[in-house]
Amino acid sequence: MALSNKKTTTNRLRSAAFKRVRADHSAELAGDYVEMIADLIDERGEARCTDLAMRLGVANATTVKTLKRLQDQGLVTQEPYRAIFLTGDGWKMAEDGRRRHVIVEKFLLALGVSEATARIDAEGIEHHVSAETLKAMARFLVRG
Amino acid sequence: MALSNKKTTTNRLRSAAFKRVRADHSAELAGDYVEMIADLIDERGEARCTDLAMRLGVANATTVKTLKRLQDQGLVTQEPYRAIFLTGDGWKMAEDGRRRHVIVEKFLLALGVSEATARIDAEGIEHHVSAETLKAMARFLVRG
DNA sequence: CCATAAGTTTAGCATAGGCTAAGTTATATG
DNA sequence: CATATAACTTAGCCTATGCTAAACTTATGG
Repeated sequence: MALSNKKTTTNRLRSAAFKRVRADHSAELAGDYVEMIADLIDERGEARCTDLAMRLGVANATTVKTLKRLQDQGLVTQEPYRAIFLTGDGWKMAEDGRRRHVIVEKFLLALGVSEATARIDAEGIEHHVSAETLKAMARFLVRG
Repeated sequence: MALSNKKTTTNRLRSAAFKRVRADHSAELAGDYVEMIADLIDERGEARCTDLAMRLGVANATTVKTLKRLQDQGLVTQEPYRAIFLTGDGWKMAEDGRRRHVIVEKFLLALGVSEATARIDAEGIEHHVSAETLKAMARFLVRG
């Protein structure tokens, strides 16, 4: 009984990490989209599906479907055949994503990683970095 | 024309990072499974679906379905109602995963992150760290 | 003002990775 | 050794995320 309880507890703790990873993954796409939409709006005043598709490297129809989900989640607004806009929540998420992205990428560069690798790895890593780790990275950047 | 070409090139480079992330994700689950199967075999001599399900925090039937895919990919072997074994490729992937995992987790600890956070974040990060970044992390561990 | 190009949407398909419920096999125990 | 429990499998469902092909809308340039 004692052993069984201990086992259960251990597995619960262990599985928590995987649950977090799965949760991160479903949030990840939304984050990438809003971040990119924010970039496009800043760069050229508006965001269109085609640009998103090109930058993400997916088919046009895929972005359309995803945008519908983001709309349901209250992150973007869109009229048929019109540009895409971010809601307040969308902007908040985009800003947050950019902040993390910048810190992670700079951190990798400071660690001695090449620019190309830092860019690619940051994209994958940024969504799995907790607030605590992000803070540690920022600290490292300041202290060197 | 010049502008259009430049734009296309920029987007191609940008989209490469996202393509990598998507590819990483599909490899990730396989990596987690074989790593965990290897752990179970080392710890208790055999790996069973139930243990995998508990540790991963998913339903039993989910692991069964995933194992079928892993079998198709030549990573594991399994007879009905029997324990799970790793193929040569499976062991190789598991060893590789453990190596990465250990480095990333130790690195986070060295960075000043708490044990609990290091464990959780390492699980998410390890699959998105390129060979170059991994090497940089290992260097950091040695040099301090 | 109309033809065409470019962009957007819809429809339909596939795969991965979750779930529950119900059925089957192995094993441990009285 | 019979049966209860635990482990495993099957079936069927769902959502997310990708794709192609075809239809539709908007914008533009003669």
